[in-house]
Amino acid sequence: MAKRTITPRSEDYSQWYVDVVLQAQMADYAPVKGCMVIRPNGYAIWEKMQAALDGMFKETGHQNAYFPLLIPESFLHKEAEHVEGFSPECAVVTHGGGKPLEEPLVIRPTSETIIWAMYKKWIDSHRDLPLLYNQWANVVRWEMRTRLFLRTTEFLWQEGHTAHATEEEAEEETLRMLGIYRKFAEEYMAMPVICGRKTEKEKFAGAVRTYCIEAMMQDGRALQVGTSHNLGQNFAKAFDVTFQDEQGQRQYVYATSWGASTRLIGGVIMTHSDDDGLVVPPRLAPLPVVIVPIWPKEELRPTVLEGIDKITRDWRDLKFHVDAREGYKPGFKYNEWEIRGVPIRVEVGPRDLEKEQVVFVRRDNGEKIFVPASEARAKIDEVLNAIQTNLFENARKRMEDRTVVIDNYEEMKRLNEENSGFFWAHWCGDRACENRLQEETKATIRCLPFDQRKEPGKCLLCGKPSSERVLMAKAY
RNA sequence: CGGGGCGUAGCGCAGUCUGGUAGCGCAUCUGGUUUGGGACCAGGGGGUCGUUGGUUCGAAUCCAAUCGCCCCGACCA
Repeated sequence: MAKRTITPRSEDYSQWYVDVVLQAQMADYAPVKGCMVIRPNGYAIWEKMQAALDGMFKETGHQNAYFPLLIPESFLHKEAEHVEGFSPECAVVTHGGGKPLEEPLVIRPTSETIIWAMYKKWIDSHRDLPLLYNQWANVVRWEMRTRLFLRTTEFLWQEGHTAHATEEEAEEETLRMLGIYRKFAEEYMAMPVICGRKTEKEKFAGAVRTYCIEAMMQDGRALQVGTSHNLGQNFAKAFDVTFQDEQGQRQYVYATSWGASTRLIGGVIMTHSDDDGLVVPPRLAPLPVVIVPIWPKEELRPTVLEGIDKITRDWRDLKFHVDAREGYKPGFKYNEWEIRGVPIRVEVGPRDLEKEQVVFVRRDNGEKIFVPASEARAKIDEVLNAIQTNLFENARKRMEDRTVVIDNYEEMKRLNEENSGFFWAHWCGDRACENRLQEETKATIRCLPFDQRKEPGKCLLCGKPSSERVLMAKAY
C-alpha cells in the first residue's frame, strides 16, 4: 500500500492546496480548461453551506426563485458600468439549432440584467415592495487564470436581488446581508473576517457601493468571501423600473444584490486544513464522526462490531459511519479519514470494550481522549463544539499575528514581500495611489474596514492627509 | 496574451539527447497469510506512446505543424 503524499505547506502552499482538494476527492479537473467537477465530498460541504445560508435568508424574509441561464446580449448593454465590467469575461452563445441566432445570448456572469427586466413587469406600486428574491444558480465568467474552487470558469453561488422604495431601506438591506455573511463565516466556517466597503476601483460594476467580507488564508493572503452591493437606482433606471408611491408620484426603485459562491469551500480549506489533509469545521462537516473498529484477530470482528452496535444504539440523532471494511488495516483507515477531514475519529477495539470505553481522536489537534462508552454520545457534542471553537480561535490568532498597523511604505513593502498578511494603513483616497500600490507591491486595498476609530494620518504612498486606515493585502 | 512545464496503462512517472517494435511504482483481478498508525507473498490482465504529416528498411525517440492541460504574471467572486 503506497503512501499518498500531500506536499507540505511550507514547501509549496499552492501545490498543497491542489493536493488536498484532489486527494480529499472534493473536486477534479474537467475536460474543459478552467472547469471542475465537484465530487460528492466537496458537494456535501456545499449542501451544508446552502442549508445554513438559505435558512438565514428565509428568516430575513427572502424567497427563492430561478431565472434563466441565457440573457440577451443587449440587456447587458443597458447599464454602462455593468457592461464594461462584465463583457470581457462573458461566454456568448451565437448559434442555436444549427443556425446563427438573430441576437447572441450571453451565459449569465451574474443576473442583475435579466432580473431587472422581469422586475419591470412585477413592480408597479409601493405595495409591491420590497421584493426580496434569491436564487441558487451557476454562472460563467471567462477568467484568464483559474484555481480549484477559488476561481473557476463556471461556479455555483447564490445571488440575492432585492427591490426597495427608499435609499435607506436598500442600504439597510445591503448591510443586513453582509451581516449574515459575516455570521455564516464566523459561526459555521470558523473563519474570522474583516467587514468593510470596497473602493471605487474595486466595487461591483454597476453598484453605488459594494461591501465585502475579507478573510485571511494560512499564507497570509486575503480572500473575498462574500459581497453585498447597494445598486442605488442604477438598474431601475437602466430597465425603467418605477413604482407609484403613497403620494401617487412615480419613482425609480432602489436595488441591492449580494452573493457568495463555491469559493467559500476554497476558503474553508485554506483556513483550516493541514499537511495531513482536509480539516472541516464540525458545523459544516457532512460526516462529523467516523468509527474505526479494530479487530486484532478475524474471530474478534463480530464481537467488536456488536459492541459498537450496542454503544451507538442511542446515536440516532447523529450522523456517523462505521468503517467496517475488511482487508484494510486501521492505520490505513485513519489516514484516509484524516485526508477527508472528519472532525472526530472514534476507535473501538477489544481492549476498549473490556474497559467499557471508546477512544476519540480530534482531527484539529490530534488529541486522544478516552471516554466511558456510556458518556460517549454526550461527549461527542462537547468535543465537536470544542473543535469548532478551537478552529475559529486559531484562525483569529493567525489573522491577528499577521496584521500590522503601518505608516512606513518601505517597511510595508518588505513585510508584504516576506510574509504577506494584512496591513492597516492610511490612504488619501486617490485612485493613483491605489494603482501604484498594486503595481509596486501586488497588494490591493481590500476594503475600508468598519471596525476602526477614525484617526487623522498621512497616506502611506503620497503623504497627503487621510482620515482613516484601509486594509491592504495581497489577495487571491 | 507573455513566461515556464507537461501530454507514454485507471493514476503517478521512466524511456526521447545517442531511432531497433515499451518499462517501473501504485491501483486493479485471483489465491493465501494478515489487521491497536498507510500489510505481505505468489500469480494474472491492461498502452494504435495527444493528433496529423514528413524523414527512415524501421519512429514514443528525429523534423514540421496542430490540439490540449497545468503552473507563474496581467483580469477577476
